Amino acid sequence: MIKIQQNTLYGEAAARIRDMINEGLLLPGARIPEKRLCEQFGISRTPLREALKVLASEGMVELLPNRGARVMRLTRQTLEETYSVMGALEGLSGELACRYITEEEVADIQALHYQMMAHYKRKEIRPYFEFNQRIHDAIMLASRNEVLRETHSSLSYRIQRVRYSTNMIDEYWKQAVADHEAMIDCLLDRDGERLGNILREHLRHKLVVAAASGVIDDDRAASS
Amino acid sequence: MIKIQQNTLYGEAAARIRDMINEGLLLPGARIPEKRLCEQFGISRTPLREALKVLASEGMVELLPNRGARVMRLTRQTLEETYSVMGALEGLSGELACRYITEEEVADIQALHYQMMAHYKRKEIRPYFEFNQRIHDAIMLASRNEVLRETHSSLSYRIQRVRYSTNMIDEYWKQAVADHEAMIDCLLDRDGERLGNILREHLRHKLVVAAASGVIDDDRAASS
DNA sequence: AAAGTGAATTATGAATACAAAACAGCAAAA
DNA sequence: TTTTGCTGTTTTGTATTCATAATTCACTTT
Repeated sequence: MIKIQQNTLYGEAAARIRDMINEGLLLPGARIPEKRLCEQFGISRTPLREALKVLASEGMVELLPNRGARVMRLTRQTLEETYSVMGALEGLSGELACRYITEEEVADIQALHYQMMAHYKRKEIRPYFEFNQRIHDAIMLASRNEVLRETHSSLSYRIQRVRYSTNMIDEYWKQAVADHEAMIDCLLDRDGERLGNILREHLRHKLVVAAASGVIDDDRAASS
Repeated sequence: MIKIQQNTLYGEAAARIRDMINEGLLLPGARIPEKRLCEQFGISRTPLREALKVLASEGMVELLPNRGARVMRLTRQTLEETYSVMGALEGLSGELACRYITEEEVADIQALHYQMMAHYKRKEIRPYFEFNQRIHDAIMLASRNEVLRETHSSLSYRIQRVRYSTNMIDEYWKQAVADHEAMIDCLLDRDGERLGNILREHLRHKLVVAAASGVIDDDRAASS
């Protein structure tokens, strides 16, 4: 939620730790080694501790008084809950976008859609996801609701570490593409109610392809 | 979003500053006087600065590098946007609550509703709002989605400073009460779709009675 | 009178020091 | 062998100090 202060040491430190978490260099449940990170970043403990407060507020780490900070575990249940909330937020973004979007914006989203479809046909999953994300970002921007965008972004950031199976299930992918085609139609028709419904359901399928990496099943969480 | 660490100085300081903001002792747009607050709280600058990082992440203050912190202004537009997002979240909570709620929980909400109605009949607005809030909290709890509850709570906290006209418009109040009666019916019927729709629209009316105190009209924001 | 410049003062960000809590290892007692 | 207590070390939270940036004030120039 906080704008990242990239010209402050604590802001830079927070960004680096965030990256380390998302790249798996700091594992879920692992203690944050303050001293080592200070040496690694070449800074004193003060901005590093401030960075940890920021990261705690983002839900990336949890602070345990007198015991330091740990990387927040992401359970499959939390992921489900997060997708559910994000679905509601994206549903709202779709309704609002149909109310405020301009012709230029619709055309831009269409272009992004065609680019995404090209990658779909070529089975290029990474660029597919990138264009997919850009479409969703554009819809969110067209909603003209900054609080909505920030709230959604905050949740999205928290699950960024989730990896998706690169051996995607064709069924999922086909459903996702069908959703996107319907989304374009709704934008063209300015059918906010229908777009809202599609977006509310759209994320449900994503859980199927969330790979075990980065996510802890509830069974495993209980046993440790 | 961060769990308040009440047994740490920074946590205590954050809570105090938050209260001061919500009580109008620190005004929107006002500079946070670090030195004075340290003297007032009897602590050093370190935990106070850490507290400010926490508050920035909550959206209560904004941090300006080398210029200190300011209390975040709350514009009417931001309030509208926040209500819109909260409406979507409460809509989801209603849908989920109808899926998971127990008979005991429904009965408890009914009891809260009767207590709220008693205060409505007596025109006692403050206790009315308190029971109103407890009903919404209970529905949110029945949703069994912790991410949803925390996200909603985080937004709710940010607008806590908003004061509502004590000279409430009868029309608004009557509509709110009608909504609540319909909500109880939906819970009894486990009609999640209808409850979700009611809750999505429910907050829209609240904007009408938001008093000028604590909120800056966009015209005023532009002139300063 | 208004604008510009330089010095002094204040505020801010970060580094360092200090005190307390937690942890790890070892020895003694049960 | 297991448990408890003690000691030393490490980590954590906070206070203090230092360096830098921003602001204010006073004086000079236009």
